[in-house]
Amino acid sequence: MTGTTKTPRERYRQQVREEVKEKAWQQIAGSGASALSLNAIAKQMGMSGPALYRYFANRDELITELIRDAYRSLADAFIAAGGPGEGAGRAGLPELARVLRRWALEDPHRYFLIYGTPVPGYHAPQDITAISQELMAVLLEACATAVPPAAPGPIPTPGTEPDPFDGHLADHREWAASHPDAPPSALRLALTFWSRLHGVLSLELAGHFTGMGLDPALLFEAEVDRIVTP
Amino acid sequence: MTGTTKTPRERYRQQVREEVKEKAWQQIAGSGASALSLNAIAKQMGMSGPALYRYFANRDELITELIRDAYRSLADAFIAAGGPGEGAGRAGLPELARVLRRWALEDPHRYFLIYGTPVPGYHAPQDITAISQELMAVLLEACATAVPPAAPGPIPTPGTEPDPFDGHLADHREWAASHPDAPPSALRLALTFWSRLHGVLSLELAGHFTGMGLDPALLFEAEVDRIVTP
DNA sequence: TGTACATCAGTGAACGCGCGTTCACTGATGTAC
DNA sequence: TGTACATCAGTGAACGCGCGTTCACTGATGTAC
Repeated sequence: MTGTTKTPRERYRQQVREEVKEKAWQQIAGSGASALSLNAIAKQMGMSGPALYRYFANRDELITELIRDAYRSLADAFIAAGGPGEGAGRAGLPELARVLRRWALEDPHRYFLIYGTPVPGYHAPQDITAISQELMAVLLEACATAVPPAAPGPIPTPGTEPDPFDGHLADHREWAASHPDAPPSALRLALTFWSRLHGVLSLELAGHFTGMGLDPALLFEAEVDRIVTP
Repeated sequence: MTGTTKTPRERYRQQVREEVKEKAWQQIAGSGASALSLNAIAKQMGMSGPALYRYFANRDELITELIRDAYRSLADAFIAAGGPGEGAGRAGLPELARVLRRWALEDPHRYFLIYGTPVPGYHAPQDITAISQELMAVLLEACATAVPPAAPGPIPTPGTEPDPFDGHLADHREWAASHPDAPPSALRLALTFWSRLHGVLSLELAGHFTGMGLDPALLFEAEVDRIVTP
């Protein structure tokens, strides 16, 4: 009676749930998340519409599950590359950046489901927020090792004028709860990594660069360079 | 018989078209672009559904018109601030940045209609591309004056190693047709401005920062600072 | 091993809804003589 | 200024569609003795 033991029925349930989600992703890839239809998925699986209600309470629960899986998948990719782990050890920021881009290109609509235009009225349940914090923890770890540790005491490093934004960061670091001792410069590096890569990635995925004749891969690499060596 | 003379009927037509678009924006602001419904708009105007077909061929034409208007509105804001003009003269990059943010905050869904998750299968007609080039021209003008003019000849400025990405930019500058003589560094500055500000803005508009307890305005200003003084 | 019962997957019919779009038609507004 | 005609705005009915979701029911699968 271990926790992982599954009755055949439970296994089957899980299988069908997976298949539903799989078809859902295919549908999203084709026509975006707003066009996701339970009936269409059922038809594609050779079942009748109402059958899906054995597996998902309603459409919203399915979408929430997809969002959760997307976050989970990205977090796992980050952890595999830069998490506290065996194997190749912790990855640096450039490698994390490439992991992010590879993950995004793998399924652009999945990326947009998380970071794109917000669905009106939708609020992510708390366990999803927790996953995104796992993700942030890996990023913060890489940032903390990429940045010189904070000088103890209020004496600023000579030659660098204190940035006003660092003060704001020092006061609002709840989002970085995984690294309570990271210096503001590390927090800032994480935000820079996130917002800049999101900027160049989402423009790429939306096709804005290819419409201009530019190579998105080069643009991305150039931006990564300027994040790690400012 | 001047071109601007309008018969009363033409004037009326235009008025109704404007009102339809107005209600359409309200609807988009409430539930996103994918929920836009001709019937709902008609009802809101006190008309019956089919009446709208006197003013728009179909739903797609209305959406295209909204996208065009959004681009036009942003381009006008840019031109008013930094275009070739009278008045206060040409604005610098920080001011353009604030114009962009103000415009985006005015109606986040309008911003996302242009720069958000792409609508599957939709391709912008050519006149819209033209408007976005107007917009880029203003940005490029500000970048060209913010950057030292190109050194004539292939001799690189000593002390700065040539960036591989600048070569790519020198080869692909069709998108910057308005400024055929701008140095690659200016082109690059424009791309940086665009992608970085889009990154921080779209995360703000999607609510990712407030969920973290950060002040988006400060984040934006910090990023603007690092664009103009690298 | 066999029987009796409970659990659960899936079906088909149905409800109510709103959508985009067409069509034939009425009534008002403008135009030409 | 008045009449005859053309133009155009808006209506109401209708078509076909797909959606999410409920409900009562059948049949298969598992469980307990």
